[in-house]
Amino acid sequence: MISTGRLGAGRKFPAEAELCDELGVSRGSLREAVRMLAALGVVESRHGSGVYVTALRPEELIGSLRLTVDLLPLSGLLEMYEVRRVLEAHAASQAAARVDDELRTELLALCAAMEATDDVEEAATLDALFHTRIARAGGSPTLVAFLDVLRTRSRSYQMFGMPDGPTIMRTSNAAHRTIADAIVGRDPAAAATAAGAHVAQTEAWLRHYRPGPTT
Amino acid sequence: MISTGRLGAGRKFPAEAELCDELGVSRGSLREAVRMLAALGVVESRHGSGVYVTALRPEELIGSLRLTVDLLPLSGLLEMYEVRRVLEAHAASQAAARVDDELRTELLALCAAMEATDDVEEAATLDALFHTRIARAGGSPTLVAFLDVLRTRSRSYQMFGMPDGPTIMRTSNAAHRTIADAIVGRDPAAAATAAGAHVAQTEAWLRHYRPGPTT
DNA sequence: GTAACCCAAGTCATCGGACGAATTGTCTAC
DNA sequence: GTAGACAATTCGTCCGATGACTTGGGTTAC
Repeated sequence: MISTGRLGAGRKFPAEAELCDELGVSRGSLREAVRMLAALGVVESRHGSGVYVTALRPEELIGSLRLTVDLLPLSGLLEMYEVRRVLEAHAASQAAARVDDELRTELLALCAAMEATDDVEEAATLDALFHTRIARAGGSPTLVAFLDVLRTRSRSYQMFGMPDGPTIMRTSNAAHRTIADAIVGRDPAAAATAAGAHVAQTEAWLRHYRPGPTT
Repeated sequence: MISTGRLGAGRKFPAEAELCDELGVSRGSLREAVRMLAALGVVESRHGSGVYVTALRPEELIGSLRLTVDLLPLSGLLEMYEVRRVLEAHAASQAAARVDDELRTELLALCAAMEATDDVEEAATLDALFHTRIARAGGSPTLVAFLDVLRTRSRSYQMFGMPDGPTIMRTSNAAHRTIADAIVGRDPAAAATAAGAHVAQTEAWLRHYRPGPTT
């Protein structure tokens, strides 16, 4: 339909009416096209102002996958766990290679907090913080955004709140401790292995406890 | 707006008019919403028939990233190379671990063909085939689709056709040979290292030869 | 002179109706 | 029973009109 005006991250689009006769289509059709681009995060339309090309930053464009991933059936989500496992392992490995004292402190604090709480909600939040912190330390913003999308969807299953929740939480916390120790000790290989195993464990839980074609 | 009718991969949507008064919006607005979902690959609208929910297979949903990635500025593409490097390395490693004689034959044949040709176009095609074959052997369809999106964009730069094209091709072919040998010899670690290095090399070329903010 | 306020033009958001195009299922003719 | 024509359904596009929001400029008060 229309290219990105050849890479303009600023204002960019003429008014709707103007584009209409330039392209020879009605306003309705033009708006549908614009909304498609907006859904992909390429374009942003501000009421009363105009249509703008976004900054086209990868980490924001990946955000458009969020809705898609949320709609995925469980089988589809599990298929993506291969990718998640690899990327989480990479992030942990890189985080370990680049670790500094600030990261050490934060990760150990998060571990301690997770081990201390019994609250399901809080535990899930801390878990997300822990993994996000590692991703930020070890990966590009793009990687962080991508993993965040996958993690958010997984989190919606509330595994800590299931019958075996306490057991899962204990096992999970042990894995977190292993990962944190590897990063703190600047051991990339161990961090990658531990993170990969942790994700695989999560995948196994999901596969086991939600066997049916649930949302 | 509307959820996926709670996971129906088949027909699913009532007619436009029906949905309109059910949701209390005009047909135009409803259509815009549908087109947004269509852009994300969640929904497919067939003229004269109706609107259907897609199979929601991850590898197809990732296809919606294709347009987005094609519109990314070079800087954004380079940011994604971290992800690509990790995933290509993983695919190569897994391919090596699962290698069989059929894969061995195909990869070696592709390598030989790449070394034999001088045609820029053909070389690029063979290059794509080579990497896709490895991805298919080592990764899930989701991974294959994702890597394909990134690779297609990179390929649009036609690096083999540049002044230093012949040199690049020679270096590239040597890397391919190293990767193929590692896979044929069932050496996952070597395959991962070689594939990662190859991607890093490609990234370096891109960074070097297209320094400006080109599309 | 400065600042705050008001106002009008520009722009997107939504609505309602109408017509054309493609598909699908039925019904008739043979 | 089969093949072809037909009608109903549904999406695709267009047009015109109204409301809501943003923006920038001009005016007014101090």
